[in-house]
Amino acid sequence: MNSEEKTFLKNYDASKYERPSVTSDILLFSVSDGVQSNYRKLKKKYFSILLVKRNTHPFKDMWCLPGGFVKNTETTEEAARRILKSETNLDNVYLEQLYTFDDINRDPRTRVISVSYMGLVDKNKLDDTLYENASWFNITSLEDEKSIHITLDNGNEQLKFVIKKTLKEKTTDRYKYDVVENNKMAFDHAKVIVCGMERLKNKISYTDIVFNMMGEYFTLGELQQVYEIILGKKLLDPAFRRIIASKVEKTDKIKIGEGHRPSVLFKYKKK
Amino acid sequence: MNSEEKTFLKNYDASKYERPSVTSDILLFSVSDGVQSNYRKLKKKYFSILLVKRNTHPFKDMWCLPGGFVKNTETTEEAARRILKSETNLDNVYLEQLYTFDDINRDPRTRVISVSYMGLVDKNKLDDTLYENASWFNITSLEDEKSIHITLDNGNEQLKFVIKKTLKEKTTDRYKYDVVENNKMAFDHAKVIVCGMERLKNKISYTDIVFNMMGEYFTLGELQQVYEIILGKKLLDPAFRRIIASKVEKTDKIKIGEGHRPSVLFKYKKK
DNA sequence: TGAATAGTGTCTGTGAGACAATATTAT
DNA sequence: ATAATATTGTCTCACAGACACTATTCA
Repeated sequence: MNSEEKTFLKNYDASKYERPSVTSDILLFSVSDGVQSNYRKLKKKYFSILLVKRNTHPFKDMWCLPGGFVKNTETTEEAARRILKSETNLDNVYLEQLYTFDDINRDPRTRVISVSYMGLVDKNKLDDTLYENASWFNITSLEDEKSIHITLDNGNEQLKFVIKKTLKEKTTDRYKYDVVENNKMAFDHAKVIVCGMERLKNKISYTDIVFNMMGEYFTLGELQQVYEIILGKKLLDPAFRRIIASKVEKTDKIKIGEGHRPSVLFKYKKK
Repeated sequence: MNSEEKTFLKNYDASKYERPSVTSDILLFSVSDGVQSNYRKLKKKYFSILLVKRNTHPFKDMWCLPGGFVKNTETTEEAARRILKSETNLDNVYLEQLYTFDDINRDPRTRVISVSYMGLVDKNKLDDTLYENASWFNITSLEDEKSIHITLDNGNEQLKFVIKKTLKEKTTDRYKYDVVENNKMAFDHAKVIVCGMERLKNKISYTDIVFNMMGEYFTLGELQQVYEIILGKKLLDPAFRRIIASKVEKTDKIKIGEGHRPSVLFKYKKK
């Protein structure tokens, strides 16, 4: 018996056939319109996510991300798309793998590893075919030194949680997230939400993924609003227009009737 | 029976108890010294990865990344560290989750989902306790329009593969990798290697992870060499020094005996 | 006319790319 | 002296931040 074989037996034999359950969870982002406080002003925009109310144990009556078990005949992304279709009737959504969450006790029933996906949609393209237990929540996020305070609101119910953020190693940009306060988010989904928000915040500036959240035609003001709610800060108009210029294409359409100067509608321009 | 429950039953019931196997695979990067072709010149550096020769089926006699099954009592990262320890005797390695690979037929035995980790080490800190079936391979990478040609060499054996790279969606930076040619890499590990190389290439410029591959003391020339082999291109000295300046700290040590002007040794400076 | 957004012009400072110049060592 | 790397200086260009200014609409 060689040393390799010895190590193999020593380390793997006892548990070789243990198999965790694997789920695919989807963090679906969109932008919602708020009310128009004044006929001259633009409608306020909100950053929002889709949650599902649990009606079975565990975490009964709490909210969670749409998700479900992965079949052996599908990839985790295929599972995500199947689940999304079944809960929101949405097809052809932009999806990217976010992170694999695997805390040993994240699900009280059994060992469950969750491969999470981040999705972006234009909520307005969605026909109103959400099932009754699914709902869009507007996000309010406040970040200080070490923690992130999130409030989610669907007009009916408010969910709040606080996540503590710690750098995993001094050399990297990876964070460890710990849930400090949480009333109504099931599983470790509060962490998934924060992780996805950070991913989106980063990627919005070096990819074109934001256009997956836009309709076909949009004004640069609307596009800027979306950047601003995702980044959580105001941007300067000329700088924004310079940066975005190469990614959009002017159309001959114009948005009028807004109580102020009309705005040219733009389209996404693939490079 | 409400629509939610109906959907639940329709979609999940049949396969609810299917459980895939889950493995954790580690892509361990380091830098190796080559020969000194001339007493004045610096030693050439190579970018290298650790592979293990398979001595059982499937893929017997091919090479793969160190990896193994995840136990239900450990996270995938804990599994990665346990496996690394058992195969290389390495502790306290920098590790970050890379991606979860889940093609349905990536393992001919059964459905296996692999959560891959990328690790960075200074090969010289490693005592020579690699098991006989593990070996460091130097990487040569050539990239053109649409494909990446990789050659791996451990001084004894050469592995070659070609990966075709296609953008997954027009709005993003995510690629789909297809193995076009491959003689000796087991499973889908050729894809994992390419995926990790791209991740490292990106992150080297906006994090400090490269210092996990360096010894405690190094010259700026050596550090620049490491950047150059990872990025696959020459950098200009003054620009490199400007960028790196805030991350390193001058020491009073000096490297002499090189056939040219001696060089100050630097240390990593945490911010 | 006034309040609001749309859209443009321009100044300034920062920082990367490029190249030049100087310093120091072993043979 | 020479070949090699080490280290610094500086010019220029691109571009982001900042602010000012003009344009246009509806009540």
